[in-house]
Amino acid sequence: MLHEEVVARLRDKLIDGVLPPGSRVPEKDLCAEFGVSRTPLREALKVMASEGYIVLLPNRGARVAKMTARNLEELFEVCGGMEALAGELACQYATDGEIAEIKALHDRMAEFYAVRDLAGYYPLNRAIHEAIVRATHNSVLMNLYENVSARIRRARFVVPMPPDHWKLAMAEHEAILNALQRRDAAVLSSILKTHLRNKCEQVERAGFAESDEPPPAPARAPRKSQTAKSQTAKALVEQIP
Amino acid sequence: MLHEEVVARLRDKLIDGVLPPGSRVPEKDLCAEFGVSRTPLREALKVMASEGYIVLLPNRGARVAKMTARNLEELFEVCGGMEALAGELACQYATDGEIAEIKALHDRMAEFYAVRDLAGYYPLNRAIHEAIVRATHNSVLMNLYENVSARIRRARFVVPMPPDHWKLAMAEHEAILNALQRRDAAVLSSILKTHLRNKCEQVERAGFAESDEPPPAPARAPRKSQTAKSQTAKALVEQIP
DNA sequence: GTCGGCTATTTTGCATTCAAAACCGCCGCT
DNA sequence: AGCGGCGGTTTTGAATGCAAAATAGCCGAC
Repeated sequence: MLHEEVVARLRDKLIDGVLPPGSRVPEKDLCAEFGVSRTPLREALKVMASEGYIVLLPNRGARVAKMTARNLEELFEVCGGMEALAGELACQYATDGEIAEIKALHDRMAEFYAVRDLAGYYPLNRAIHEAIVRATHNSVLMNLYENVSARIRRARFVVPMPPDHWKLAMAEHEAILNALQRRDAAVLSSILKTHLRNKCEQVERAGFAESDEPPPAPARAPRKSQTAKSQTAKALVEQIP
Repeated sequence: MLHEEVVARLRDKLIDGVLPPGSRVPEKDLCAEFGVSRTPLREALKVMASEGYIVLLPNRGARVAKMTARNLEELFEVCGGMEALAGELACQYATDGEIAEIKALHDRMAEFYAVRDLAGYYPLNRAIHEAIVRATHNSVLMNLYENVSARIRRARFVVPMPPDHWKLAMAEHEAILNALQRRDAAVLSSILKTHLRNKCEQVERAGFAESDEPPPAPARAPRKSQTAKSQTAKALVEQIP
């Protein structure tokens, strides 16, 4: 299944910021780069569009969905809701082994925190959240979570992580682990939601890195044409010249 | 955008059960029916697959995703989580006008309940839930909710709606409206989650209508081949002969 | 010098074509 | 009779081709 491969590679390019938000997605070039014909590439584009990574402009090709502050906020809201749900379900359905695994991840993360190794900390942080979602044994939730969290990751905000924020995040993680071990669904759910909200606020305060796009040519008059499927599309591309 | 049209029509065919779960999706026939070539049709299939409606079997075409009891349960769990989140957000962000609209829908629904008109009741029930989600002003949530709720609808369970269940559902709706009007996020969220859980239980008790598929040839030995992207795929097609 | 319109080129959307894999029916074999 | 192998047909996956739309370059008018 060639288009799957292309989706994966394209998604990585988006998340890594190789294709910056708002930029064109030139199918010819990508065909050359991936060594496939336009057919599977275009199939991949359709899928990515339905997942919200890119926006299709009729007869004008695809563009990387632009991440507005509002959009990021929406993603965080949804992600928080999903993690809260995941927490509840994990308390009910996680096996003891899965909880032990999460504790192991947590302990390793705590060690990185102890020496303030952010590069080591982050992947484990992410792994913990993913492990909690997996522990729900709900594959629908897993798939949706993967999509939403990847879209958030795509924003690649450069979070400075000031010491007090980091300390708070770590404390929240302690509480998360604790609630999970006690299988206290209400508490876990609530902490996870708070944890995400804090992360979101922190990102918003820092201002997320939407800066790597070509300097926006002084905005022209917006056009009216909008055939795109949802009212979202307009916001996500925001008036390409 | 031709493939969008095909996606919409195909989705309707799935939700209406014209293409029963587990059945093949014959691309040639559908091309003829929709009057398009295979290219846009196949693009649509890829999108539908990524949204979980169908499953792609390498070199063996597409099949309508089979709805197992477990899968339906997962969908209900996620849907419940989303509605709970929607309730919270709606309490924060809904305009008074939107709440008034929802009250209007509710009152109309109550009238149908009063005369026990199920056919009139259902669409309004759905409209209310959708209106609550819209009132979050969160387009990410709206899109995901639409996907999940459509996948649930596809199960087309024939719920008999015994009087006491219906009465309970109606009472819950009263509470929903009340909490929303008071903008009591915690209560609204909790009621919505309960409401969904009740609906799920009710469906499970009734046994959902997965009966319209061809009589399952007495299960053969399961095959090993699994190239599909997620472990979900296996469960969703369940050993096609 | 700048703006507007016209043509050439590129890019897109979809249809068609081609190769390979799966399916089907038949035959020979045990 | 039942089973396994074999050739023809169908179906799938991907590449190519073609028409229409958009873009870019160019020229002339103001």
